[in-house]
Parts: sequence; structure tokens; C-alpha cells
Amino acid sequence: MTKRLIVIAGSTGVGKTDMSIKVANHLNAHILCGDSRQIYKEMTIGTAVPTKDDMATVPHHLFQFVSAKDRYNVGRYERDALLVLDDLFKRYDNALVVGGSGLYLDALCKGIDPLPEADHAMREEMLLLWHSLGGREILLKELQERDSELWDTIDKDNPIRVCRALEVCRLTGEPFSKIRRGKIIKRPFEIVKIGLRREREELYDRINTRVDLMFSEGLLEEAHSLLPLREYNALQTVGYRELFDYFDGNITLETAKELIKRNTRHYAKRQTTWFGGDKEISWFHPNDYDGVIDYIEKL
RNA sequence: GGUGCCAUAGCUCAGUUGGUAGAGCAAAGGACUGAAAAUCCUUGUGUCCCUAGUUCGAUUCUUGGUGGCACCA
Repeated sequence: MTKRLIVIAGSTGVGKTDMSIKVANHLNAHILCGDSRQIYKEMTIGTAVPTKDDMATVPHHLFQFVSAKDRYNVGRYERDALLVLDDLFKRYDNALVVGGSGLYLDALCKGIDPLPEADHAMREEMLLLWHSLGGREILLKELQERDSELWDTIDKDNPIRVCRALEVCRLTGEPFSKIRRGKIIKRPFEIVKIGLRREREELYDRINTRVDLMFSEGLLEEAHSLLPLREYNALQTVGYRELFDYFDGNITLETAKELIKRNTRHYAKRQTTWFGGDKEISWFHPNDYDGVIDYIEKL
């Protein structure tokens, strides 16, 4: 029998966890994390990882398994997720991946080109240059010389894009666009994409309520304990950055809370945009368990 | 009760020496290949509080209201 990976995607706060538990139970499947922040050990409340009860009901993989200090990335995620799936498919016919990180999910479903990992020293130096007077022009000029094909399409206002592309050119000695082919890798299993969505207003209400709940669960304390890790990418995350600003005395707690709500809404919107562009997704309301299970069974 | 100041986009405000107006935030749309909960791009018509006047023309000046704020009684 062919093995199947069921992807459950959707924006933050839409209700993916509940759906995934039900579907996993029904299919006798395990759940993988498809979220770029729930993988970190140190973060629990602010990333809304599934509860202990949830995890006890269905086996979960790739949740909170690396340290925020480990500088994890998409490439490692692709590899780790495939390893877990390889193992699971020896015993089960179905597996679920649940999350809201479009890039991570795409890497798992379609593969990602073998680009070199980041060179953090080089990156830091480039970003410093970017923000200095005339630095942007210097970097753009170098990129234009190294990769004329990319030049036409790259977002020249986006320092992270430009510096990353340049980084790859320097590290490999080849144009970035030559290595990043976007070739789709056929996986040795079937992929079924389920998208969850609800009315915008309803989603925003849920987000606001969830942020309040996070505070009552101790988000403030969690963020405070993570102050020593604030420079790591893992902590460049909604719910933590705003509180770091509060600890610095730049904003009030009330403002931080409002900003977390707002930034979570912004994040949810970006996710909506990403997933909306994926034509392979079949959409359901988060409460429509029967609909989802029906759909999967009739495939 | 008196005097002064204010009333412009969902919010905070700028501005028009009289020719019907624009920033920030919010909101909406979009991009996305090892930082992706990141990073970046696009989008601003609104009885310019109401009324009467002056004027070719008033959101702008004048009269009278209404509401808010401050000070004096």
C-alpha cells in the first residue's frame, strides 16, 4: 500500500492542533511538527506547542527537539523530517505534518535545492555594510556582477534576500540563481494537503484571546528566562521580541501585549497569503472533522 | 457664566498665503529556497463638525451654533 503524508496547514490560531489530533487518531498516524518555532526546546507558551495531553494522545515528532542556540534551518528540517517519515512508514501507512511555516512544509513536500548553510560571520559583516552609508549600493553592485540572471527578479530593498544571495555566490563561486533551480523532488510517498481557514474577524478574535491566555499561562516569565538567548534567530519571534522591548524599558507591558496581538495578526496574514497560493491545498473549516476525514478516505 | 484653544482618513495629527487634502499607525493585497513567527514590496475620497455670509470658488476668511479641552469666576 502507498504511504501517505497528510499535511495540515493554516495560519496561526486557526485550530490546527485539534484537527490534527482527531485526524491522527482516526488514521492511526503520528504527528510531525511543520512549524519553524515549535521545534525549539526552550519555547513553549509563546509558540503554542501542543499540550502534554495532546502529545500523550498521539505520538508527536520534531517538537521541541533542538536548542534555540543550535541555529536550525530549513535544510536540516527537510532532512530530519524525511528521516522520521522513513522510519514511521515502516510501521504505518499514514503520517501527519502540522504547521504554519510554508517554507518548511514546501521543503518537505517538494524538496529544497542543496544550497550552502549560512556563514554567520560573513552575513553579519554584509548586513553591517548594508546599513552603512553607500553600503547597499556596494553590495548590490557585487550581486549584479556575480549573478546577472538573479538581478532582474531579486527584491533589491530586502537586505536579507540580497545578502543571502551574495553569500551563496561567494561561498560557491557560482551564481545563486544557478544553484537555486527550484526543481521539485518526487517523494516516495503520496502527499495530501489540507488547509484550514476561517473568517478573518473570527481568526483575529481567537488570536487576541490566545495572547491573553498565553500571558495567564506565564509568557512573561518564559520570555524573561529567555533573555540570555535573545540574539538567536529562534527568539526573533512574535511574543518574545515585544517582551524583550518591555524588559529594556522601551515600552509598557500593556503596549507589548497589544503589539504581540497585532504582530500575530500580521503573521497570520502572511501565512494566509503563502498558503493561498498553493493550488494543491483543499480547504476546510477547522471544525469540519468529518469533512476532512471523508475527504481523506475517499482519495 | 466668562475668556482662550481645538474640531481634517478607523486612530494620532500635518496642511491648504482661498482653487475640495497627506503622513505615521491600523487595515487590505502581494512576494518568498538554510534567519521564514524572519525579511521585504504595493495600496490613502475623506459630508476637512453644522449653519449663514463674503467670494467666480470656502475645508481654509467672517457670523452664529454644537461638541471637546484649558484657564478664570
